[in-house]
Amino acid sequence: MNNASTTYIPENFDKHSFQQDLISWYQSIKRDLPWRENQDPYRIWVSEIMLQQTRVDTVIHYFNQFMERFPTVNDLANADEQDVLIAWEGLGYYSRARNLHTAVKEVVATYDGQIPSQSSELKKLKGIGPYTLGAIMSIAFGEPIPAVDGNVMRVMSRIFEVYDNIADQKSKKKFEQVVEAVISKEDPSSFNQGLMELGALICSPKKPKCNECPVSSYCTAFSKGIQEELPVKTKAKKQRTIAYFAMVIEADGQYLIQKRPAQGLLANLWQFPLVEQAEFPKDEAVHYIELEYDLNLEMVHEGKPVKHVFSHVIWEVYPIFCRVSDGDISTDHGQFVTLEEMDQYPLSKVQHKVKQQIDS
DNA sequence: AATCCGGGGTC
DNA sequence: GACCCAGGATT
Repeated sequence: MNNASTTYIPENFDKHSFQQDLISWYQSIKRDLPWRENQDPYRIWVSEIMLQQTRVDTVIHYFNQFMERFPTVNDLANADEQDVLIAWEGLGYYSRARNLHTAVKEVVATYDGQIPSQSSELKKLKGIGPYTLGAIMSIAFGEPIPAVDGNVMRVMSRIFEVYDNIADQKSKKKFEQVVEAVISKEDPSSFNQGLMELGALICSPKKPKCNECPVSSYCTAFSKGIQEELPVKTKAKKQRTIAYFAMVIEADGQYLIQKRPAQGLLANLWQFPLVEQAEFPKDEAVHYIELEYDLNLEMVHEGKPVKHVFSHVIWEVYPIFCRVSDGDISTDHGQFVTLEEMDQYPLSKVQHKVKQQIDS
């Protein structure tokens, strides 16, 4: 055998003791989280999607609200995407919501509303990748399938002194093989969640609390005092900056908003029209909108600049407040709605920052 | 293999 | 600022 398990795991590693120590620690400290009330695969699924790249404390409120709004697979499948996005508003990575919606409709259409308990079927669903597959299979269905996320890679890299770059896609497969070799067959749910809980609470990226760690006696990095050297991770590229004008166009208490394209950043969310500053200087932006949108405008005032940092790009948004000067609000580039009606449209965080300036 | 895709907490 | 978070899809 020449796989990851024989490469990384010491021959004298006591797998069963490790499992016991990890699981009993997890059982003793685990929090009462809403998605741990039962093993309903729908609730587990939704929680795991929300928890992608998102902290537990952030997710709790969204999860409870989402479950109240869409209690079952059928409720979600029958919902409008617009309403699903509103429930996701502010959580970020909105393709998660759109993919979940697509997948749930697929469950209704193909599996009679029953979430498949076979991993070969489950992994066909949109938005369910290797991690989420393992999480659902182990937590909801008790199957010993690895659920390797950032926490698990950090924990395992330290315990087994693995120097593979965790920013590298193929490293995840190695860690999945490692977990495969040591996962508990008796309680894979507690084992997987225990690894993640350990990464979140004890085995942190900086200054890990090794003195509180239930499995420090198994940890090669700890025994060598090199726990802060692991894992190896290359730095991400710096984001580029794009400057926009946000055109806040008012007509008799109504404001023009438009739906963003179905693909790309903030897909299908709504916005005050954006004009890239590189294309039109401030003086020309209003005139450009007048021509392009077939509206007659007068500029009222300028707002405060809004800076927003995304994963791969930075927006600097400069609000320009205008008024329709002749009362004619017919345009093909969006619709005029009141501030109250705007609650029925999903807006990104940036757009909310612009919106907040309207009353001030 | 590299890039795209949010927003917030922490140090 | 830099880092990272219960990652996945696309190219």
